Amino acid sequence: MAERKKADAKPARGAEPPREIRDEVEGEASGRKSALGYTKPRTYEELRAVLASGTLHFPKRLRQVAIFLWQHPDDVALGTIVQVAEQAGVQPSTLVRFAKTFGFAGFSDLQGLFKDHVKGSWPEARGRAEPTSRSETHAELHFLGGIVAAARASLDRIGESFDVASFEAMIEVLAGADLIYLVGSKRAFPVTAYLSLTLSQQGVRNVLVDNVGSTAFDQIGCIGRGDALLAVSFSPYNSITPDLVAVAHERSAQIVTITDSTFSPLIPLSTRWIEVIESDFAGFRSLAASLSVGMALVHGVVAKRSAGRRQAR
Amino acid sequence: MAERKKADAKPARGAEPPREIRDEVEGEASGRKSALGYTKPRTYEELRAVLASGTLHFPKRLRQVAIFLWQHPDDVALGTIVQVAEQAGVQPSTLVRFAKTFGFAGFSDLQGLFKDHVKGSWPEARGRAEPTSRSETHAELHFLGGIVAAARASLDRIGESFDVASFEAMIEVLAGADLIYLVGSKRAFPVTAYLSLTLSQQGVRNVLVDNVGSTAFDQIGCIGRGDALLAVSFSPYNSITPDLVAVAHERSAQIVTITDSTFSPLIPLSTRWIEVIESDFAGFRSLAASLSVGMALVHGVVAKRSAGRRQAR
DNA sequence: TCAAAAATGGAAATCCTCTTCGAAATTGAC
DNA sequence: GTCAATTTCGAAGAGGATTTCCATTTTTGA
Repeated sequence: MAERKKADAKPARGAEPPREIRDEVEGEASGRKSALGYTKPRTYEELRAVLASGTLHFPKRLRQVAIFLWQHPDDVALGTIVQVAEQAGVQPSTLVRFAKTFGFAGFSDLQGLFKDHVKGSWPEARGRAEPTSRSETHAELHFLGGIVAAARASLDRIGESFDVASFEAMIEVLAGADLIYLVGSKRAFPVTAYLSLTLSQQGVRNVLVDNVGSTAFDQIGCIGRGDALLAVSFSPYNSITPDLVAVAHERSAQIVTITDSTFSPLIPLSTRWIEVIESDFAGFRSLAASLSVGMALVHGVVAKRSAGRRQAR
Repeated sequence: MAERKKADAKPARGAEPPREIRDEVEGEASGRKSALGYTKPRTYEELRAVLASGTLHFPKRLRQVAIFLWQHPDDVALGTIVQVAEQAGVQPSTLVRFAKTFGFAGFSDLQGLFKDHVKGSWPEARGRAEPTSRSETHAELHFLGGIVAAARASLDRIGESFDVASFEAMIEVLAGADLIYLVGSKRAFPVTAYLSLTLSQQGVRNVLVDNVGSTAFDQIGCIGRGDALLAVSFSPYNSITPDLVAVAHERSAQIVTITDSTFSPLIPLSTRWIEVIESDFAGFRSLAASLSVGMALVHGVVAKRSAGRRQAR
């Protein structure tokens, strides 16, 4: 863990920020050509605020980094650059590039913020958590314990930070829609599948865009102005979901999104969105939080619709 | 932060424990001449217990170290050896000596314990999860709280009663199968869909019997003696799942089942089965427990298969 | 479709950290 | 007070970790 003292970031080629970000910054702080140094976040919270602003358009790998930093601050604080790079699925050099983008001297400099943050917010944690009590005996039981813990952690996170306003606005949009389309690929598909089933059982007409027969775009092509689309999407956002949502957006449908970071490409297209972060264990990711929030959405839609019908009489 | 792999602590002169401690240990574990390695703590808690025992008489500098480790675990986890040494008021080499005293390969090895501890107990540290506190205000939030509580209850129940033997037998069956078929209708479908995805991502060939095009029976009709079928089924058992499983049974495939009661019609047909009970809230049922158990199964199968392959070489 | 610009991957170079080891200082027994 | 055993110090070497650089790939804009 190098704690380099020198901060004489030479304007080397590799140190230049990606274009979108440079434009962004120069646009805001008009005329500061070499200016990213000025915007270097001084605390973890500042960094988080910058990342969350959502106005930054990162290229693929840098976005991957941003998402990982957002979701695993403790791993960033405690790991080496190699470990962090592996977990984030990028090259070590990408992390350095990312750090320089924000005016840090290098990864170590950036990591300092995370260390300070962990140090500052840690003392409460002592002597808690016995998740692996009887699990020691069998390795597979240990894994089961980990998976369950991840699910629990995901559920806990809902309680900690939940955007009630967005959530209720999403219900509003879906309840007001003529027909509800559901889109979710890969990991998100089980979620949309369950929501679709539940909606149908509750008498709410809906279309699950499952891409059977590769007809997803044709299905979405029928979406109209009065319809709404519920998209569920997790990083990496490399499935067809963004493309499908883009089509719906063009056709002026209302779009509401459940996603796991503010960097989701769906957010700019969405009328309302809500962030749901799922924990994972050994790379196996929970769906517990997304399912819960999704079910609550469905319930809200059903409740609102039947309330509306009652009033209409 | 060097994560050294070699643990071949040669009995170099500097590595010998100070006299008081050696006496202490030899007194307790009578006769273990080279024994400090045996007492190497495996977790932070273990180390803390040893330090707390109070029976150890350290020389001045080493005592200084012990006190610092006790009082500033977070600084130990996050700092370099030089930083820790400075803060503790000792030489870096003293920290290494201290670590070796307890059988660690060096400071990095010791520090690993502190890192794990911080990592493990950190996420909980911020704002203690109060999911249903302000929920009273909004009806929909109350519902979300209920759904989350149901998911939690489902997860809790796994810990309470879990048939380990059946679970491991199921892994055995699936790992030994030529091809794995997955069957689950309605509510169970999201579970099988996610398991199918995960299996594929882990390189385990599988067939998700999704009944697209109403071809489920034709698909199952191809199952053979060397194959296995994982069925997921919840009450009421009125879907096509029992019929599909019956076909597989006739064709002498091995059948393992995740179900929610001993009355499931699948149980007589199954080689092994496991009970997973999902809680519900206002009729909206959780899938958290089934997904967790399913994922653990997948992981077990992957682990067992790769272990088998390793042995085969 | 092509050219230019940007972003990425990967290996070499550099720098720092951790560890080792001998010398100096301290302790305690006789 | 002296000697031997133990502990501490601090410099130097070995080994990683971080950073830099450039060839290659990807994206952007005309």
